[in-house]
Amino acid sequence: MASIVSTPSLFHSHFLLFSTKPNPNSQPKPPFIPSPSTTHPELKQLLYHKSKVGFDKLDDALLVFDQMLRLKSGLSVVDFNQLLTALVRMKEYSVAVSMFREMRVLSIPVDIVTFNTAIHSCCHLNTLDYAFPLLAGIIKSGWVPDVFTYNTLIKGLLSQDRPLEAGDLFNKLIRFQEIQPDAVTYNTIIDGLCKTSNTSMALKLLRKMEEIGCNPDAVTYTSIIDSLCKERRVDQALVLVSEMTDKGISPDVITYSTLLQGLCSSGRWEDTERLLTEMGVRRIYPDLHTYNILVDAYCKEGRTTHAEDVIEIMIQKGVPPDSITYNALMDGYCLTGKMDRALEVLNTMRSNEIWPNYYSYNILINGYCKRQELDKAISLLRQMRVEGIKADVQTYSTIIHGLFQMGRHNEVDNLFLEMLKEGTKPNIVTCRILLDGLCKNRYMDEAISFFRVMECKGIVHDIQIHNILIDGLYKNGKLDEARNTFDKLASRGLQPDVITHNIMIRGFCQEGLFEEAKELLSKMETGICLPDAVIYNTIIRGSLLNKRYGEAVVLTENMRARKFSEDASTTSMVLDLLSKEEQDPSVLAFCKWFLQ
DNA sequence: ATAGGGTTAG
Repeated sequence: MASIVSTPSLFHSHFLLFSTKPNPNSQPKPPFIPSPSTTHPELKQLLYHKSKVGFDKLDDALLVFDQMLRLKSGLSVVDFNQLLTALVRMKEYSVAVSMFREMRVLSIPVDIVTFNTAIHSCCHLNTLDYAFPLLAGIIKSGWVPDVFTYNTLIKGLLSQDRPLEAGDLFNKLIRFQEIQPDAVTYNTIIDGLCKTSNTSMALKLLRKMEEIGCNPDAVTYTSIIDSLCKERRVDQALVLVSEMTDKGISPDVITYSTLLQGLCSSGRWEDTERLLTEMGVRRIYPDLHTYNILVDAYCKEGRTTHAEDVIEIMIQKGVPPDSITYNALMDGYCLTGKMDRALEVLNTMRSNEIWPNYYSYNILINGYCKRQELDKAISLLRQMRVEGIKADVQTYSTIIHGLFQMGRHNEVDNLFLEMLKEGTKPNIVTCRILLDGLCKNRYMDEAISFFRVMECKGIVHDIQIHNILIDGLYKNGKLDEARNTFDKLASRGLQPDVITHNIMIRGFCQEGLFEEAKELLSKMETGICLPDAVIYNTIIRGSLLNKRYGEAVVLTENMRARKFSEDASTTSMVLDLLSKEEQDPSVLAFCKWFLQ
């Protein structure tokens, strides 16, 4: 009998097909049973509760939906909205969308909240294709899109990496006065600006909010504080914290966590301690996020013992660690070369019923690859398969990278094919690894044809991968093709970076085209892509290679004037010259001048 | 009953 209640009704079993969440191999909880005699008030109370916390199991939500369809007449649109909200809480977005569709088919009354919840769910799927038709659906049904609708859509566009369209929508709303944007609207746009490295524009919009009387809140400030921290402008972030406090906007646990992350990643450990004390005084208690930030920060510093201490405190304080906590810890042990300890963490996780995910395995695989223990990395990949955890692009990319570095390039082909067969698409990083591996192992023809294929698919529109190709072409003596690729960058809309320039300057010098190298350097000196120490060293070595000792002096002076200095390979080249050509007085003079 | 900010590698 128990099997009947724990099985979803046949009618709604198709929702399960759309469930985005993997079925965890955890112990089943006792099933929730809405008995046919459940009364309206009982059901309504249950829905109210579940809309706050979500159902324990998806099946329970489906059974409730069944029950609601039977009791339809006595239920209101609010009850159905609460069910959809519960699904959103459970991150079962595709189920929510399917259920919304079902409701429409069955002519169950909906309102603007139902539509907004459905749009919100669509925005969390990997496409917005259904979100905008729903906007049209609102109008067709005689409702008016409200500020929730637009805020949801703007956020959806931003999370699908479509910031321009998000900005357009925002501007349109203001221009045509469709709705009055509220603080949430501004906060969403401000966060979008921050995450596209437009922090100064975000700050301007914050001032605009104040100007028009749409008061910024803790969320507004936290977005900008986070952005400043990530740009390593922690002191400016701290200024904003005092500004918000002065205005009576209290920093909350998220603001503090954001700052904590900023302080930790710039190594300001004393300030971190002070901040944690301040949180205690203000009775703002660290949550799971906060602790995870701390654990991760300690691990990245190699202080795994401190990380273990934090985990101990978490457990004591009733904030149990999750997979992110343990993954961070495993990464810490990998970083410090303690692979055995890292594997132990995997077992600790299992015994605490926190199931390792692909991420956990990727950390271990990366650890083994770095230690050049490729066979262990590969056996973990097999273990993933046994446990039913799907490897992702990163899993494969890491191992392919490791194989190339170990000179095991003949195994790469099979692994790459295996990846494609599993339906895992290579990304730009995979392409960089493959192209670099082919070039470094002198498979230039394969490298070029691989590049062409990637070019056709439009996934190599990136300066870094061009750098790899140009470098490979030079190192394999294909000088004309290297220059050709460089010359074509602009027409492809790509901006050469310092690395491109370094490769080209080195190439020109090796070809004896010293004038061209110099021209490229002076272009850089007047442009936006300023030469760094590496560039100067490259061209100084190039000048020596071309026996242009006078120019070597000028270049060295230029470099030193910019507070850069010679590197080991330039110095050893000079020492080499000194020992070989001591009979030539101009060489001797240069070497002595350089080394003094 | 619906919208916005913080944590994970190659």
